[in-house]
Amino acid sequence: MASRTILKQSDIAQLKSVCSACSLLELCLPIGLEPKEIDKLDRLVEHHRSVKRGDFLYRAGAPFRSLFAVRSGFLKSYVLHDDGREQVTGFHMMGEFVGMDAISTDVHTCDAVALENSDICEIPFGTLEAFSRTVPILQRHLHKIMSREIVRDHGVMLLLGSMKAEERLAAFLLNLSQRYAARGYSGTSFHLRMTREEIGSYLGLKLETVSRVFSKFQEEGLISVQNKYIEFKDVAGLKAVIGQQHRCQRS
Amino acid sequence: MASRTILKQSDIAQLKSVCSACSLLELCLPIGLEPKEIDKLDRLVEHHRSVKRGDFLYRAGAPFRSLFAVRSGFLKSYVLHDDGREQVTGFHMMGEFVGMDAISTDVHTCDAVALENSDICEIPFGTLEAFSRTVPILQRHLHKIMSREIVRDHGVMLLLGSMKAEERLAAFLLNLSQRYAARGYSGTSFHLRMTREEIGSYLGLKLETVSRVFSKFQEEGLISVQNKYIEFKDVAGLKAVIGQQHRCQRS
DNA sequence: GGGCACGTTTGATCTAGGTCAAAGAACGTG
DNA sequence: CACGTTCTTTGACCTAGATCAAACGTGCCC
Repeated sequence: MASRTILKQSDIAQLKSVCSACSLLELCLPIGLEPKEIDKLDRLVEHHRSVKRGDFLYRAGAPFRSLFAVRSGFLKSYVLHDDGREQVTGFHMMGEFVGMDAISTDVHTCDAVALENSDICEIPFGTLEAFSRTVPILQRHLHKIMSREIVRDHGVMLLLGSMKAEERLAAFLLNLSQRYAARGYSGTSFHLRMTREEIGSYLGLKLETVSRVFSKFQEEGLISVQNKYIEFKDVAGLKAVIGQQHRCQRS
Repeated sequence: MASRTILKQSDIAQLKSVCSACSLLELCLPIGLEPKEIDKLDRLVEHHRSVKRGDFLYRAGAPFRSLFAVRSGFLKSYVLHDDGREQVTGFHMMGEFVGMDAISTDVHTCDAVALENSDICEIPFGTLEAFSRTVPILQRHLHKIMSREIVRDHGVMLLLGSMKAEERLAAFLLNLSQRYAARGYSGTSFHLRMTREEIGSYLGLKLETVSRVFSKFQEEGLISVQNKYIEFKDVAGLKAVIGQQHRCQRS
């Protein structure tokens, strides 16, 4: 099904300009590879999928073939319980990987849906594994990426398990801010791609609560929100929200 | 592509005696490897650590060298926030791996402490990676183990983000039960190794709430608990607890 | 084996956040 | 551009679970 042709150098140059931004190198592998290796690596990317807002990248239950790297756009993924409850497990932006949950059973365990039109690189996992066998640095990088997902999830568990509503939202906003900043976008003002309800699902809160906390932060001069557009007015203040809620450890 | 030879029962018996206690084979790699490969694999295990109740297997901030496989015993791991809040991120029993969070940054991000005297296999990660480069099936298995951790964490996020106290505890107990059963122990009666407070931390509840829900389940004839010893009286009933709390999706 | 620290249970309150409701605001679509 | 739909805000109220408090068990250590 994959039409994987071996490319010549000239092709590669062209390819890079075509799917430039979609190179794994740029995306998530800023590591010292030899040109030859990068060449091979580039060929890992099988498809360049374009996913429209609202479309699924994959659905729970679908067979696993590939990992996906977000080239541009914004996605969410969520698991749903039998009774229809939906728990957003992550929001994914440029340079991030999705689909790693599916390696475990060769079946996707969550739905991934685009919150805005997105470009996605599909990376057949078998190929990635094979290649990472010959390029140790890639292997290590793959492991780091999976490990990072585990660390991230632990952070969310901390958030869900022991933070108050205001702390959760502050932590969430700061995390988004930091991720945008790391990608060269403004970390102090951007458009939220998700609804209040989706934020709530991610944070274990109801949408009304999310809305109220937004309003409170705005009153306090920490941020300014109008609809999906948010501006950070007092990052230090936001950071201070986290942790100041639990005053009472036994003395 | 993996050279998967199916082992004969006799081989397996022999292998088990050779690399008895701490063999990765027994622990977590019940997969078709050639004897030669298993031999090499066994040498992966560097130390055989014995950790006493209350001892740390590792602490947050410690440099990462190895993954750990639990040979026997019971551990918890937890992250702690600046202000001292502790969030238990997992309980680990025989055959499970810990330490994968540290791959990401080469530093452990959580504390792992033994809840009872435990035997642990230390597996130097560099060696494991090197070996998995030459044994595709091991490589795949490692990836599956990491992916399984991600899936598990997503499950906890669902639990923390959208379940009520009773559902959380029921889900927790059923999970423990299933894990004991999968290891050949009774899934219907066992000793809880952790305190109510640790259960609470894991489930995002206070210890009093955990205790109250235990009592409620006992009154309802679902379980019988005395102290740390628990017996399951009505597994179907316990399962039914999960999901029956959210009756009201918009009709 | 006695004492003490720790873990557990249960009760009485309190409150953060959920629920219900309603009105506006933005947005995408024909 | 008008309309319906979806998203957001805000208010009033309520409840699940937190908090505070006290008593009791248990098991560990000297």
